[in-house]
Parts: sequence; structure tokens; C-alpha cells
Amino acid sequence: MTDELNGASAEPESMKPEETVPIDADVVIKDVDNAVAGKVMTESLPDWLKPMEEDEDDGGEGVKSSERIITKTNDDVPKVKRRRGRPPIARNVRHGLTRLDFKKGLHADRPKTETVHPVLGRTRSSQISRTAVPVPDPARTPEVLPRKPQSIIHNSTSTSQRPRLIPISPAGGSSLSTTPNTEFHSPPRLTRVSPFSIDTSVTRNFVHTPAVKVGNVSQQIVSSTEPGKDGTEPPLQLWLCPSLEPISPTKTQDTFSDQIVSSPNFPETPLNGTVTRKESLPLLSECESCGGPFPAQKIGDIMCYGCRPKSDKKQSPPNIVFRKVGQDQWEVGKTKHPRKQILKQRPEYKKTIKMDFVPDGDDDDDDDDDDWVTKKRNRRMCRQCDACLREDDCGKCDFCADKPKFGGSNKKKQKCRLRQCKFQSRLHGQRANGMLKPSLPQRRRDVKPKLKKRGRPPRKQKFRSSPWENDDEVSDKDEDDKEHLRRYKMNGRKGGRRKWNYSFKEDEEDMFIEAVIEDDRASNTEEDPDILGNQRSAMVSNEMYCNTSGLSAQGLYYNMSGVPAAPYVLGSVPLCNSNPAPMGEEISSLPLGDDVTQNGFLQIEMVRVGSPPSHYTEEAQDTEQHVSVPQQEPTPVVSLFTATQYSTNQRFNAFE
DNA sequence: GCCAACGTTGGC
DNA sequence: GCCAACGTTGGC
Repeated sequence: MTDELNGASAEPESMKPEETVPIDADVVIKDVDNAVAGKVMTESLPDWLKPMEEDEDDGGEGVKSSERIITKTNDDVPKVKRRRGRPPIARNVRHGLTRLDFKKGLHADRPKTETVHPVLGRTRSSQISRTAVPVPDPARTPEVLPRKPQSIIHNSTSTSQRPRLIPISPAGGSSLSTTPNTEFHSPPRLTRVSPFSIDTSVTRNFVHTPAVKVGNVSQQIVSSTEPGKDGTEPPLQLWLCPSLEPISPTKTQDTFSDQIVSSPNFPETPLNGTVTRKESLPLLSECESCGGPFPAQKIGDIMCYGCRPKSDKKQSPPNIVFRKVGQDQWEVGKTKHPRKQILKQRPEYKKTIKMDFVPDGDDDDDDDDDDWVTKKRNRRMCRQCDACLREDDCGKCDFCADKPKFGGSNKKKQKCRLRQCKFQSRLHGQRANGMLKPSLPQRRRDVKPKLKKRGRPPRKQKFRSSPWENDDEVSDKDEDDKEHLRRYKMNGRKGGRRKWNYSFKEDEEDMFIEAVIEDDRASNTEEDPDILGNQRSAMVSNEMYCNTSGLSAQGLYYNMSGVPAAPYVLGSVPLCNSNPAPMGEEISSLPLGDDVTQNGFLQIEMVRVGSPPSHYTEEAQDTEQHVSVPQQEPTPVVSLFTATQYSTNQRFNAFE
């Protein structure tokens, strides 16, 4: 403790010399440099220094003998501390910070004067002169400076304060005289200032003595000179490294300090023969971004918490990241709607953010991100489906009809049905409607979607395809419609015949597609939007969509956009395809591997075995994963191909 | 559980 | 302040 105190005291004392210097004629300037320095000092002695003088004026004593200083410091410790504690810091803060050049570690005001210690005969920064004495001498240091790392630190600090001293120290100190004042820039005071940022005790220590420490270390370490002395060394090194930079004018010391301290990153570079930086981990390092000091928690840390990307700050659960497939998608058409314009204007931005964010799958986990609020709004849009890309309202659907611009009363306040995201919209249940409905007209009219066969049960046709399709119908949902809608619901639970449903599930890390066949007859394939959509940004390509709507579609192709993007998430996932389909319903589940997503899309093919298109079935067969449903459900056999398989097949890449 | 209605929010 | 539309509520 005493040592520490001494060290601490040393600093303040160091101050004395400077202050006293101008006052006392005693101080002798030997070198020209010194002379200059002396001048400077006399001329512009920073105000903040003055008070110190007064306090310490004890006389020029301090100046006179270093030893004395030391002893004094020991004795006076408490006293010294007091001084330091308040005023100096405040002063420093005020003056020092503004004037401090962090990079160089120089204080603008501070003259870099070197004073020659009368006794020692060394030139030093005035401040240093006293304190320096003890430290610099390697021989003494061990003696004087004891034992604890902290004490060491302090000592070092004293030394450090005079960066030059350090270098000197090994030699015995005279060398310092040669060195110009430059080093002194980092006055002990300054170091004090720095502490703000530093919380850790360790850091504190460092803070106090940054410069000195560095210096010492540098020599010690670099030169590898004094390990022995340094029995304390390890600690020294610790502080040396990073902490110093930010705080003290490491730069001032740069000349030599650079080697050691310089790299903020300082990952594990082994210091010469000494300790690895790694070892010294709680270090202060310089933030690459803001330049401020921060305690590095781990080796890779190069930025302070504030500057750190969120991802680093908080590890978000594995997410599926969607990449923008093509700019086209985003840029398609002009938007009439401001919102859309927004989206288009900054698609990437939103997209990435959102997508990253999406993952947890719970709609209501709002707490995650700060950005959540902003994201929230877009949460219902995948931005990739045709619905999301659609620019204009149909004007026919119920929601459109409800809009004031279409003469509605705005009771519903919902987006045009056709613009309801197929995957993210909460209207999924309805959305099924939406999905079907939009397609319905096509069915009726142009039934020929590419791959599909129409399979819709006649009844459905009966139903008004979509209320909104015809204005007449828009407003009225009759029972029929409702029924109709219900059938289309995802699960088909309510009414309808469920053909087969597939859904996406996500584990912590994995994503699976599950297909369930419930009822054959209905050839309709329906997506479970809820499942799908929910935060899972899987999307079905438009074509696919058509297909789905097409009842007896030979094959369903799904493009899972974005899946690829998160290799880290998906990549590790093993395929589960092999899972035997449970008797009946669950045909298969397959995790999506990144393999699948070569182009950025995950393609999944679902084939009905019953009426398989030749090629599809074949492929399916090729793939191991092809699963046939037991005869209980004769017609419906669904095979799922994993994306990987497809990718291997590459047949489907065409979609992309 | 569905859905109409509406409060509210975010962007402009 | 307007508009779009999201999220919630309550009736059914």
C-alpha cells in the first residue's frame, strides 16, 4: 500500500518541480532545450499547475532532492492524495482534456520543458524530475519500488510519467537528458484525467501511470531487460499494453511505446519474451471507431461497447438472413404509396435489418431490438412476394373498399388484400383467402398457370372467389364466402378438406419443412401462411404460388428466399429428411441446408405422387428423401425434396 | 378461433 | 395533420 501511495504521491510531487521551477531559480536549465523548456514553463505555466505549486511549495525542496521526494512521498502520502483527489482532476479535466492531444498524449499547454534535476543532473520534464528520479533508476526502482504490482505500477507510473525516464532508467538516467521534453507531454495529471473511461481497478492503476508504465514496460519488455526486476513485470505488462494508449499520451511516448502499446487490438501478439497480451486481458484498448479507451473483454475487441455493432453487443439468436435477390424486386415499378416508396428506396436497409431481426418467430417478442419499433411496421411484409411487391391497391377487395380513397369508411383499415404479404401477413388465416382469392380469378379466368392443373374442388368455384374481386361481392361476405374461406385456411381445420399442408418450423437452429397430408381429395394445396409466414421469411415464388393454387399441381416449387443468407445458421444443420414419415400425416421434414440456397433461394419441390409429372417423380425417386405416404391416403403422396437435393439436381435452379 | 372495428403508430 | 396500416379488442 505504501508503495502505491508513494507512487501516487510521486505524481503530485512530480508536479512540484514544474511548478516550482519557474518560481525557483534553483532549477537549473542545462540544455538549450532545457533552457527553452524552462522558458516555456516560466512563460506559460498552465494555471492548473499553479495551485499545485502553492500547495507543494514546501519549498524547492522537492525539486532539490529526488530522494527526498521519495521519502517525502512516503510520508506525505495522505497529504498528497488529498491534493490530487479533487482539484487536480477537475483541473485536468477542464483544461487538460480540452488541451490534451490524445493521440500524441501531449498536453497542449504543457510545456515540454525538461528541467535538470539539480541533484540528479538529469534533464527531465519538470514534473518528472522529482518523481522520475526514483523510478528511472532501475536499480532503485526495485528497491524503492516494491513489490506489488500496483506498487510497481505506481512506481512505474512515476517513471512512466516521464516517459523518457523510462528509457533512461535502464541506462541510469543520464540518457534522458538527451531526450527532449517530448515525452513529458504526458504528465501524470493527464493520466489522471483519463481514468474516466476506465472502471476496472486494473485499468485504474494503469490509468494513473500510463505513460510511465508504458515506458517502463517498453524497456522492460522490449528490451527484455529487466524481467528480474520486474518480478513485478507481468503486471506491468498488463497495464502497459492497451490501457495506456487511450489514457495517457501514449503517443507521446510513441516513439518507443508504439511497439508495445500501439496496437489497440493487440491480440495475442506476444510481447518480447514476456507475457502475451492475451494473458493480460483486462486491458484498455483504444476503440477503433471512436478512439476512446475501453476495457477489452476479449482479444478480438477492437471497439468500445458503444461503437460495437449490435450484433456483437447482443448475440441474437440464429436468424435467417435474407438477401436481396435482385434489385429488380425492389425496384419494380413505381409506387403510388409513400410507404412503398420508402421500402423501395431503402430496400436493403430495411430488409437486412428486419430479416436479421425476425428470427425469434414469436410475433410478440418485441423486446428484442431497439429497432424493433421501426421494424414492427414492416413486420408483416416479406417484401419479396408478389403481394409485397405489388404497388397498387386493387380497389376491389373489401379492404380497398373500406378505404376512404375508394369511398369506404375506413373501418377496417387494412391493406389491400392483394397486397397482404403472403407470408408475413397476420391475415394469413384470411390470407389464405387472400392467397387463394387473388389466384381465384385466375383460376376462373385463366386457369392455366404454368404447371398446374386445376384442382380446385368445384365447390370452391362456386364460392365467390374473392369478395373483393367484384365490387358487388366485396362488401358482402356471405356465408358461402366464409365457408369458402375457411376451407382455405391453412390447416383446413375448419372446413375444408385438407389436402396437405406444409409448414415451416424452426428449431433453435434449424428450419424444417413439414408436410402433412390430411385429405387427398382436395387437391388444393394450401400454404400455411401462419406457419410459413410467421417471421420465417420463407417465400413462395409467384409461380409457385400459382401452382399451389393450381390444385393438382404436379409439383410445387418453393423458393425459400433468404435462407441461404444465413449460412451460419443453416449451414450446420443436418438434413433430417431421412425421418420416416409418421404414418399418415407427416410426410417428411427437412431441414434446410445452406447448400440448398446456392442462389439465394431455397427451392423445395413438393410433388404429389398420385399424379406426378414424370420428371419430378423421377427426381423424387432419385432423392432418398422421397417419401411415400402409406396407402391409407392413397392419392396423396407427397415427396419432399430437400433443397439440397434440388440443388444437386439443379434442375430447379432455373427458377432463380 | 374468427374477424370487424378501432386505437394507435410511423412516415410524410 | 394526413394517410396507411398494424396490433388489439371484443363480439360472435
